[in-house]
Amino acid sequence: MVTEIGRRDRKRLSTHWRLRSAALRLVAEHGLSQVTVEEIAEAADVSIRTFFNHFPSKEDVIIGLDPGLVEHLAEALAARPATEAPLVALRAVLGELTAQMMDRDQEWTLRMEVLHRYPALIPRAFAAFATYERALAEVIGMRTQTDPDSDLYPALTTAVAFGVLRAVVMSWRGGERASDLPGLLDDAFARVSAGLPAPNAGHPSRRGRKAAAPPGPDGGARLVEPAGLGRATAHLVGSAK
Amino acid sequence: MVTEIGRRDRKRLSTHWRLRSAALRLVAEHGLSQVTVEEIAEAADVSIRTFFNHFPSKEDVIIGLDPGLVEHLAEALAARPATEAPLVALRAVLGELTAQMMDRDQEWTLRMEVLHRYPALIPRAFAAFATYERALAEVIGMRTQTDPDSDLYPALTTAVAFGVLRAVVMSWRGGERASDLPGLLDDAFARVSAGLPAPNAGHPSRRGRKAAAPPGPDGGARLVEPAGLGRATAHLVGSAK
DNA sequence: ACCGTAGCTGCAGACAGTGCAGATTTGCAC
DNA sequence: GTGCAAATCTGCACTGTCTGCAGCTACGGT
Repeated sequence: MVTEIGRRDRKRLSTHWRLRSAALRLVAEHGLSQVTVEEIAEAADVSIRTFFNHFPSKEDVIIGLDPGLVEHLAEALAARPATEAPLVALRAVLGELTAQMMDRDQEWTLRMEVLHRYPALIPRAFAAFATYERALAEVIGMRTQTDPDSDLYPALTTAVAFGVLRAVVMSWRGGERASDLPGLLDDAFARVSAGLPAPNAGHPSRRGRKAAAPPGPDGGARLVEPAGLGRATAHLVGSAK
Repeated sequence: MVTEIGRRDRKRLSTHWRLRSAALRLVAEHGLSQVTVEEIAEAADVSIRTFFNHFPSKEDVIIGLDPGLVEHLAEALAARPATEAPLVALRAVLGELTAQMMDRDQEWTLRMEVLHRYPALIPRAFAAFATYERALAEVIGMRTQTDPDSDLYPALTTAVAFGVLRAVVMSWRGGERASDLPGLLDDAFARVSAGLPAPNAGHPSRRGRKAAAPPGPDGGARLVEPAGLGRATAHLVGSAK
């Protein structure tokens, strides 16, 4: 299963990685607007022109994701069994995605640091997700034989799924503490499937990843009525794998 | 209730509107990259410098929303009765937002045309929503006495709500046919609260805005098992007003 | 009538991003 | 190993975005 690639591709990937690494390091240290493309290229030991041969814009080197990932996700979704409910399939694919993110832990940790330090970048990161979301909505449309242009269903479904993903990823700060991203995603999907029960103030959820329903009516002051999308139907969203 | 504003503010608003109008018209006709800021400024009869006094970037004149809207939405959400469930409050505020969009129908119709003709702009539009989403997540955090940094709940809730909003707005093409945006939003929220039932191929939903549950098991070929977030609990999301 | 302020303007300049052409390196066939 | 096609890297010229600054004008309040 070892993918054979030649010297040329290896060099290209090396350049790609050096640019990305240098950019993340420099921007984390000095801020996005303080770092020029020239400095990034210099740090990666390539020309400015080469930078733009690899990344269409300065921001893409920070938040842009891997080339070909869109196609990969679309194929992964299409490859899920046809009997699987759309949200289950989406959950599985996104779970795979987060697993890949964990594989490159340090890169993502640095990226999230930058993102949180310079919140102006966050919308751009969201925009990156939007590209994947649209591609997967297409696939959902095929799976359910629904025309994405005439029916809301595919867009609505992927919007919810990616809403969960975005919320989870943004809340996640890599590195040491509790950085089990796929686990967090599981938690979040479970909470949504349980109808988004309101949390108890001061008790950040420490329940297991199954997010079992609270044993009984808690005694805490309830400032709002319990918000919910509906009752738990765990099997519909539940552990896809 | 008529808001008194002086000549200065009127002129400023006039400039703002002329720039926006000119930009939308020119970009709709020639494409984003074919239109320069200089041409937009020229069409609005102001200097280039003035353009950038009103909009921080070229794209903002197309997809950027109104100044002060973030604060307005945050206040509107905070003003909802404290007993209201978060999703109900969010649904109400977003309904108000879509109603405002309908008030400026032609502007939004043109904007959506541009967006669909140049899909590269879509992520940018999503990015605009992200700003509002973050602001409202803060308010939800206050309402539920939840720290948005330590608990997923506010981000998760707003992510779902804005997911619905984005899906609806993107599916909406203004103009003549069936452009009741608040109604579509109602539909979408209802479908999510009903657990995202899979649509029947070839039968785009034509039900009323109440999105009542289908009378019985439909006979259509079911390629996937019904996907759901949970059972309908209409009162939790239902008509806030 | 006076003054402080806010918007409009031109100018200089840094920086992002593109098209083009030439040099170099790689993969592959002969 | 020789030759060739393709891909990458590179420098260069150029357009366009966006910012800081300083001067001007128009407005609003006193």
